[in-house]
Amino acid sequence: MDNWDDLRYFQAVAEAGSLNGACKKLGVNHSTVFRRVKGLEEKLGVRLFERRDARYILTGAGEALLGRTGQVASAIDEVDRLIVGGDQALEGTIRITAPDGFAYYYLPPLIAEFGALYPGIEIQLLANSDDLNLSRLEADIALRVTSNPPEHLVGRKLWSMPWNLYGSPQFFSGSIGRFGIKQLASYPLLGPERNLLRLKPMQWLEKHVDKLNISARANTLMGMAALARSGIGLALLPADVAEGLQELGPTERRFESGIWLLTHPDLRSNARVRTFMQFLTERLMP
Amino acid sequence: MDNWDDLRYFQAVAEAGSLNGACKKLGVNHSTVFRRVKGLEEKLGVRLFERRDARYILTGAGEALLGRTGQVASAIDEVDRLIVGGDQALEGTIRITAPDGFAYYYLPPLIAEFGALYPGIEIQLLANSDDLNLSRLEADIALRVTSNPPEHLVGRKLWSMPWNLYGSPQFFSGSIGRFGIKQLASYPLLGPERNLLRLKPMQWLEKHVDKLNISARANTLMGMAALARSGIGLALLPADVAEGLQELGPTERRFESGIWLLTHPDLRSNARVRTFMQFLTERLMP
DNA sequence: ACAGATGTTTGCATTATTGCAAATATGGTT
DNA sequence: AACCATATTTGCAATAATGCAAACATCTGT
Repeated sequence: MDNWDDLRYFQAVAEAGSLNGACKKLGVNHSTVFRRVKGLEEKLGVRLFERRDARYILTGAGEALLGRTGQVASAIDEVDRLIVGGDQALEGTIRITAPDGFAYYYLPPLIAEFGALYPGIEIQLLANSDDLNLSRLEADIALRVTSNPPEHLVGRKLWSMPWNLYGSPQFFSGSIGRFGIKQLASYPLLGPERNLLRLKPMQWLEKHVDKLNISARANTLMGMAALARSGIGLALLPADVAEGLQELGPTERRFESGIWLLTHPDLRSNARVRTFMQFLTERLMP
Repeated sequence: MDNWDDLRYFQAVAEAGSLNGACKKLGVNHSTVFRRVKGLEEKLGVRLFERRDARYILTGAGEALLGRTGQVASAIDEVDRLIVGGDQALEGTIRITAPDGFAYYYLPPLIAEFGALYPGIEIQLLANSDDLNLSRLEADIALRVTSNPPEHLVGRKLWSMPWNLYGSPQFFSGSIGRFGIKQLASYPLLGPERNLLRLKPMQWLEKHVDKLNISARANTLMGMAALARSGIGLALLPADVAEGLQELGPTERRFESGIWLLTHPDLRSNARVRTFMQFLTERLMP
């Protein structure tokens, strides 16, 4: 897309249903809209509108495109709202990103509760599988599992998440004692892949365990948990993704990750964000 | 925002960290980028960059803006991907929208499971409280609770969701028999508000129950469920939001809502969407 | 100190976009 | 039929955006 503004014209026409309506809404001339839309269709090589009965009617491709431009438009609305000022109204959108485990097990009931308290606020829950995309905050609030949060974000540590070895209940139905490295080596294990290798507990695992014992690998913690649930082997996991799994006693070395609730410095003055962060802190702090 | 394309320039500079890098990436002239960014800052009335050490460094406001433009950019990436063609790769984003109850209780485990199967696909879960924003599909897939789905969408009915009267377990710990309208009238009730009034079961409730019996109201089903959980009264709810509540026997008139899994006709050829819809259908069909 | 890279600013020529007007077509309404 | 609203298309003038060049400032690294 070489010119984002074309989409603005497209959307105006799609919503107005006619060139005339669109050009009034946009405050520009008749022919400008015509030429823009025509140009966009040529650039994309797709017909976006059916010209029937002196009306602009979306084609199928147009419908699909409108869905996406709707996303663009609402993102830009948020830009406007952000810029205008403090944004003190308790209405609008909050985007929160969290690792899979939190996104799927811990947060939903809290979001539901918050939604009942503040019906005007729409929460978007973005589940992160890679867990490490810290360069840019594409959400307003981030729940992160890390030992050292990035400096340009502000927030607080809520608690620590312990890591343990987990397996399916069927997998290990006998006497469960204390596990050392040697005992560990006698069971099939699940290993990390790709970006999971960056996590310290995983590095420890790679270092101390014979690779021949690894029976399967996954590139997300949820994936490893799923493998473990299916009974393939034992997995070293943080407690939040271990739903439905049985803990098999602590390893000699005990791992913990810090749970941080983070946001941009500038969003601390935003009423929605402040309210929601406070709410989450109250509910999640031990 | 009078020109969406300004954000493209802003983002290029922010990512490149310098004018020079940005102008190369954009394929335009030095001064053009300079004038655009300057113009944007003037239009917004906010400094977006600190010019220090011959580098463009984001200010706080710039950081916040970058978060939002990141959303815009990824939405536009999806536009590009959509246009290119069939979009047969099992990588990218799927946006699914569902009523609160489904979004918070039913879908998360399924999404987690799907995510383990297809790590390249990122699922965005958009919870809808209003339930009736059907005019445009701002998601790729919609799980809707309705008796008559809109004609321009395609999909299938998965099953029926029964409505019942619910209360907190503490609220009613005695002999629970069959409820008729007369018995109903002797208990405090929770009522609908605003757009909830459009739902048929709610209209029935409003019609047959004395308004003086309504002890509280909410404008979302999750809100009503939350009120009920707190013991304020009985609520007429679909089963999916009644987590933690006790069913108090069917009403004389039994209500059911159809659960539909819907998408745009054009997205049926999209491999991601097709795969995910098939997965959901298999898991959710009775 | 020096070279090299980048940012800032300006003037001007070139190009692209837009506004305007006009002519034509289409379809619906009265 | 007459009228109205809208779309389509074109030519031209006005305006805006861009490319180019140049000059100067600032910082980096050697």
